[in-house]
Amino acid sequence: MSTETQLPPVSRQFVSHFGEMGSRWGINRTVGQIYALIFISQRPLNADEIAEALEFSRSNVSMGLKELQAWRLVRLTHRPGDRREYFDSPADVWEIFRLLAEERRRREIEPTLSMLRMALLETPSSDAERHAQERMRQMHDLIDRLMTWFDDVQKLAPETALQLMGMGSTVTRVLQFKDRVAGRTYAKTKEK
Amino acid sequence: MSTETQLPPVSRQFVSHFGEMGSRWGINRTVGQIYALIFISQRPLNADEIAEALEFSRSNVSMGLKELQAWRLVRLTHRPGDRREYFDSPADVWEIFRLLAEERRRREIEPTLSMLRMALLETPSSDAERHAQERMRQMHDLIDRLMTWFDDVQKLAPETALQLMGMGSTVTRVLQFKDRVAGRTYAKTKEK
DNA sequence: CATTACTTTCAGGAATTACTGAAGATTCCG
DNA sequence: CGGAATCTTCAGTAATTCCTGAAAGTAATG
Repeated sequence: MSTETQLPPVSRQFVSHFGEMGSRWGINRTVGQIYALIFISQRPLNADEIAEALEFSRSNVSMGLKELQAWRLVRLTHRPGDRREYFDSPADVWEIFRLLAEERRRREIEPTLSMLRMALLETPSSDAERHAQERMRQMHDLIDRLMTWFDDVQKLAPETALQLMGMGSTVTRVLQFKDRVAGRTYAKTKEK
Repeated sequence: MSTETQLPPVSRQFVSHFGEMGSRWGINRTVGQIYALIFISQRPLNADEIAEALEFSRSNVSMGLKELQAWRLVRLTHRPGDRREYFDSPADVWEIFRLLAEERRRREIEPTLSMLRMALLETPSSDAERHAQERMRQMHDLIDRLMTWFDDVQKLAPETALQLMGMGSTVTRVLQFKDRVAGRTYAKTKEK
């Protein structure tokens, strides 16, 4: 108690920004703030420290940590001779990004893809239905491609991936050149 | 009235799936469903048709459409001799993806980046603060790189971009090879 | 310029989601 | 075993978000 505002203003702002952002994603404000706090902390934190720093109830923090663990964004550690549970965040930001992407994929992308695949198996019984299926197929194919690509990148060592990103512009330029030379054979490309 | 369930089961499922998904993103259930309906529709729809198909109040549809327009996911059109407003979705799914990404970027990424930049300008007054800033810098740099890369890809013609994706595995293999040859010169790479 | 055919706004109620304190587990320790 | 330290669950309430019907706004038409 009486440890007051030990959070410096810059950190405070970071934390509350992530609270706001959290709510735009599926995550709620509290969870966002807890994560942000752990992310910038120098050392693992326990639930009481978090509850005090953010002025949430202990039980709220407990629930938040449970959710963050489900997202695998936070790791549970222990200190010798201390029974309490401490939490920290992976050090490598690229790793964090990967985890986040992977988890979103598992929870959102995969279910969507399988719903689409189901829908595509049905035999259309009207023109409207046929068209709807065609749209779903387009969506399915795009998502599927993005995912395959992302899988590839995800497997890379962090620096390699960032390097690939860095190449973006280079590779891009080459392809644009090719395009220009090829005289832009646009046309619907209604891929088979 | 009395046009009942004109929505075939497959479409119905698609629509309600997007309702669920919508809520995991910032968007709400109704808006998600309205979008899904427009996306699979063969022709532009007007607000009454949407309200009837989804059984929402007319005013709810109006608000939903306003939001979708703000996201630029839906386009307003008119039919000759009909005063009502009709809405449809861009035909090209890659284009839709781009719009979505661009909008999220404007609303979420940019504010985050500028918050981080602000925070990084402050002079740290403690060790904890110094560490927090270092973490923020890492986050800033990652986001910034991802965005620069995405900008590049975004500028490409749809087929070119998908082609680049397709290359993912190829480019990847080359880089992995290079890595192996170079004997993995890891080391922090504390970029300047 | 009054009417009709639309669209939008908005106050308030309905539904959902978030948060809390108290009670219940669990684990360790003497 | 009894109690202290810690974590989790959960029922109820607080806060937020969503949705509606009624009213108001807008614009074309006769």
